[in-house]
Amino acid sequence: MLQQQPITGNGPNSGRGLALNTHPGMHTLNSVHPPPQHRPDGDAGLEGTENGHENRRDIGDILQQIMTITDQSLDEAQAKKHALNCHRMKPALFSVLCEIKEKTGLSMRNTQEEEPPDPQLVRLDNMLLAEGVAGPEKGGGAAAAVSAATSSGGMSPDSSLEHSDYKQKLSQIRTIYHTELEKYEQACSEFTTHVMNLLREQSRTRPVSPREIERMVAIIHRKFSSIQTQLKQSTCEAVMILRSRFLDARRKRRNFSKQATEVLNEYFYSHLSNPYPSEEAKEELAKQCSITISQVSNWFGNKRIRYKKNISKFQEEANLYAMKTAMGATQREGSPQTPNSTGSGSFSLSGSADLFLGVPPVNGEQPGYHMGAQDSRFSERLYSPRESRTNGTWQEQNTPPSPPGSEGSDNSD
DNA sequence: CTTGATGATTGGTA
DNA sequence: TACCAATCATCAAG
Repeated sequence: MLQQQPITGNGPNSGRGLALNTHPGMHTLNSVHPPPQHRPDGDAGLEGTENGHENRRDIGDILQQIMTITDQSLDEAQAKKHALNCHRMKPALFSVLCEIKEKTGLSMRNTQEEEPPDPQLVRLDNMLLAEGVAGPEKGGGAAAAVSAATSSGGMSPDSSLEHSDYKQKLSQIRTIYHTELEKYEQACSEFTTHVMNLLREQSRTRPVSPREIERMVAIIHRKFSSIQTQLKQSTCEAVMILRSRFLDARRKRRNFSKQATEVLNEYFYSHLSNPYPSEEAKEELAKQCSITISQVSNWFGNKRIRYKKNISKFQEEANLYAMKTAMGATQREGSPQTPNSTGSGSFSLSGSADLFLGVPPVNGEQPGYHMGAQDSRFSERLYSPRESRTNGTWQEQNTPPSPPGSEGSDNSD
């Protein structure tokens, strides 16, 4: 039998609603600023050039031009810039600068390359998938989660309301999760494109290697994925809270309907010598009572133990149901006989075998096969295969006292 | 509020 | 694994 799913984190009374609009980090999205950019103006990107060795006149000239570029007018500068770009030494110089850059500052960050995927993130992903939040299908996932949640104990019929409520809330969480995720992804790609464009543009005026761009993109992605982790975390939290509430609600006991109790009692008392419904019988009963099979099992478990504990207390009930069943039996048989017509104190339910207060057949005959007078809904095939085992224990300990008014039963207590 | 009824849960057993 | 026995938690009548 399945138990409740483990509820992690908040207890049922945590008092936290489904604060889905307040994911930590969601607001930070808009406040993510691009990392400090190199100034795009003329004198940017010249680091590492001051120590230019003047063993070559060309290089010296170029550097000189670069250094003085800001002193010039815009037109002049543009012209010079163009000239520089066209200079035959430009590509070589540029690549040298890139190399220097690569070997100095940036190489330090080089050490922290590709980390393995964050185990926490993996766990969150798995959980969201399992809960049907991150799954591909909108309805399917949620339904699966609900069925997983409900399979533990089954639900009373009136809990279908809670069920749909749960489904609705879960899909709400799902929707929010997906819109937020989309937002993040969009923002991430937008931001990445923006930065890449900037860097590409700057690469015309300063040494920006493709590797550097790559690294920058990786950094941005890391930042965004940490925000995403927060989103996933809070989504998980919301699902957990929802779940615990749902299960809590299920835990609240509701009495079965009168009709359901009647059906169960009918079966119980008409099989009193062996009140162990088979799987099939349980299924049938569950269907009739609109409860789950495990609820049927619970009911019979409780009933057996309580009956056994205090048989006399159930005497009246037993009589009642014996009468009822007998009535049904006689009517089905087409007999005009009424149950009372058998006379006071004499419920001679000849056709109803163990139906009557569990008095086992004295001749050791299998009581379960006296089906003639029983409700046709419980046909012979529904008898429990465990009969042989349970018969002994149940019969020996539970031969009930004779009903009031019933003469000389074979058991007295 | 008290109390008995009752559905569910849990730990143990065969 | 089904069942028992004890117990818990809630319902509902008084």
